[in-house]
Amino acid sequence: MGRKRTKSGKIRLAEVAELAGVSPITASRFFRNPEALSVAKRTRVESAAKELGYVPNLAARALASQRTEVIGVLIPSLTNNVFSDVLRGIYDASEGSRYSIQLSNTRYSILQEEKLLRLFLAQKPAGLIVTGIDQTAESHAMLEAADCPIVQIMEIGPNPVDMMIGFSHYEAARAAIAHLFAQGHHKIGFVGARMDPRVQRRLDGYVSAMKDASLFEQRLVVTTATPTSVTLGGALFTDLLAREPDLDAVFCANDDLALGVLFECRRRDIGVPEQVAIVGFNDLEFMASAVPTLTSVRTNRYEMGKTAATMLIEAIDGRRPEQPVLDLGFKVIERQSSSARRSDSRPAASGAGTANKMVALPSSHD
Amino acid sequence: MGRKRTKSGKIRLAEVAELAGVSPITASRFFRNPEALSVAKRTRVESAAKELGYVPNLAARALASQRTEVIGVLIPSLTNNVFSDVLRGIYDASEGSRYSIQLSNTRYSILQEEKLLRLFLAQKPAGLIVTGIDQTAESHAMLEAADCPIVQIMEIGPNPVDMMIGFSHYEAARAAIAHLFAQGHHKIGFVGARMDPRVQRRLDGYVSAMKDASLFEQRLVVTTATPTSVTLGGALFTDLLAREPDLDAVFCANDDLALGVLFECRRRDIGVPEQVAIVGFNDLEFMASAVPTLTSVRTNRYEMGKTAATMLIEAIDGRRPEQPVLDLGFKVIERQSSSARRSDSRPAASGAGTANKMVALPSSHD
DNA sequence: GTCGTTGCTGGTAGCGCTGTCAACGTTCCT
DNA sequence: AGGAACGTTGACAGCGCTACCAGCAACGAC
Repeated sequence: MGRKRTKSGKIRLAEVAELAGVSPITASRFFRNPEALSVAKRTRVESAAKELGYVPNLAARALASQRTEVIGVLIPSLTNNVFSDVLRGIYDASEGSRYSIQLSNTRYSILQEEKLLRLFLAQKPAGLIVTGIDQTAESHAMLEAADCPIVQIMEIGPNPVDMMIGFSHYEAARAAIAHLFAQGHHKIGFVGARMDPRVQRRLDGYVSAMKDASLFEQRLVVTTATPTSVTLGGALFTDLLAREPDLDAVFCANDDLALGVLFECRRRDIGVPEQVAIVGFNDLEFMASAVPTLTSVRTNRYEMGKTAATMLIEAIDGRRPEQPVLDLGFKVIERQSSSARRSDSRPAASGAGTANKMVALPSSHD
Repeated sequence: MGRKRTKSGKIRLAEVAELAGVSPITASRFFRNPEALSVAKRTRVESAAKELGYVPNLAARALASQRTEVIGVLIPSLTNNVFSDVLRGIYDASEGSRYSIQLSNTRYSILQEEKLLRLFLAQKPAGLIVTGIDQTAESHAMLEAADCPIVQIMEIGPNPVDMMIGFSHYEAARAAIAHLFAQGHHKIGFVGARMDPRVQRRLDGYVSAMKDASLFEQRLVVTTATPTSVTLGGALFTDLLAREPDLDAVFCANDDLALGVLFECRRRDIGVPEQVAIVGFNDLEFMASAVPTLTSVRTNRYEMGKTAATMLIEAIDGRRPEQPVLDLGFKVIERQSSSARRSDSRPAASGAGTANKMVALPSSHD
């Protein structure tokens, strides 16, 4: 008996092959490895496909070939603009390739990540991009066992599963603190939110730099598990100020917090950088246009995503990079918010040098 | 002859069925419509599947059933945080359902959108979410002909292809201007970037409100096709001020621009709201914590994404909403940046009422 | 002239699942 | 009691494509 189901007039590979006067398998080869065909058949298949408007059925291809053309991407957050930059890079790199992106959100949970990983792996992805290096042991084992290329992004560390691209958050934080030291700051607070592994490593960098200078004090550190926001930056800074009114400078684990700190300073009439210097992290666009402009640690997020996807696709196609671990580095962008202190003594709120300031204060003196 | 290919010990539906002592088709039904099975077989299949760790092969399912479980999403930008909120809603709603999200970026090009649409439709998606109502005629025809539910998001308008969820950008802009009128502002500028259809409709709303009050002047409008940014907000405001130094207030087509305008005012020592009021659009998180806090038009972006995906999934499963077009509305959130003018005359930089201000000014008098 | 070797092509047989339809047992109605 | 109606189950035949292997012609080496 013939076909039973309605076929909605869909063009199949068989139709293309028939029009081109070749066997279906030859037509199939045209789409996967054109060089294997003689020039004559190649052009015949090509024009037949175009004439019929043939579009391959990906499901059938995946079923027959036992592999998909999907790149799985696991990121912890869609809200955080840091990840939207990375994602943009990934999508840009995948465009034009035959691979499509399958995105999932771990919500900063490595258990959720493990679950999603299992799900992804079951569909035999062509490649995988995962965030960070803090997978569960189970996840790590699955990644090691996976028979597809894998890129870990956002940071670098020991024991890459396969490829790795990022930078050292620890060193970036140390560089930020070194910059503040160079500008004459000593009592430097740390403000951090969410405290995911990368923020934690920034904190570690801060702590080590402060300890190296024998300036570390636990009360200079204010953190919370709450997701980051500008408002939260103000709140954490308020906490920090209550613990340590003599604060010199604040290193913020990200730029949203830094902006919040800046606004809070403005609200309290605290001069930036005269009384408190501010340094952020990531160098989002607004940092350069704030008043005063805000110092930050620039990270190459778009490039990271783009390079990760490019490396991955190359590796899928059999061209593994000679350098499987890539350090994209960072750069401290020095701006007004952390420029050198005017004097070497502490210009407290009641200090000299800011006569206007004195006059402006009365609103809070009752 | 037997199977030739290596099977890598994969668990198939047949294995589950065998262990459960039922036919493969019964096992298949368990995963798609458990209610159709007797309780006894249901539990047998369920435990067999769990015991073997069965994971369905989506490619085979798609091939056999002639449809996929993919929801296609077309958005114009990944950078814009407005869309990341919408996306978060979409992903949240899809989580737990059996549908997965396939995202593509049109880069604000309706030609690119048409191309992607063709690509998506060829894979027979379970449903589609597209941005806006300004598709090409060709795209519109394809959407009309598509045999899957479709949701248009971000705005509402006439002739929905299928379902639609959003709000009126035109009315939202009118409401913002009405608010500024109520606060005593008259010379209200408009600052807009990118000028995609939605921003254009905000501009239309502004123009109509201004014309209604006989206050419209072409030179009050400054726009650019450049993508939006905080820095750009400052630059556009600078242009606006050059054209119209007597400016009362600025309505910004989005919050990034508004923040840029605020910083520019600070840079120029222009009092906000004493000299210039600022109103933004979208009510991003930072608006509430800026100094002064910034008035904005709140839009329900996360909810929009979540509701769109939920409606779509319901429709795919055959439960079409009674209301195919949903207006999520907006709300003008009044904050300090647009609070009522002190007097009815123009309090210029040299005006009264801000003694501190006078004193604080000398830093720029040399 | 025979035998590999290479380059291109085609036949066969599935990939793992589900649509269709038939068959069965049970219940409820007349 | 007979039969319709319903709920549940299974056999069969593909979905559209590709892996595998065989076949064939053309060519050079011995």
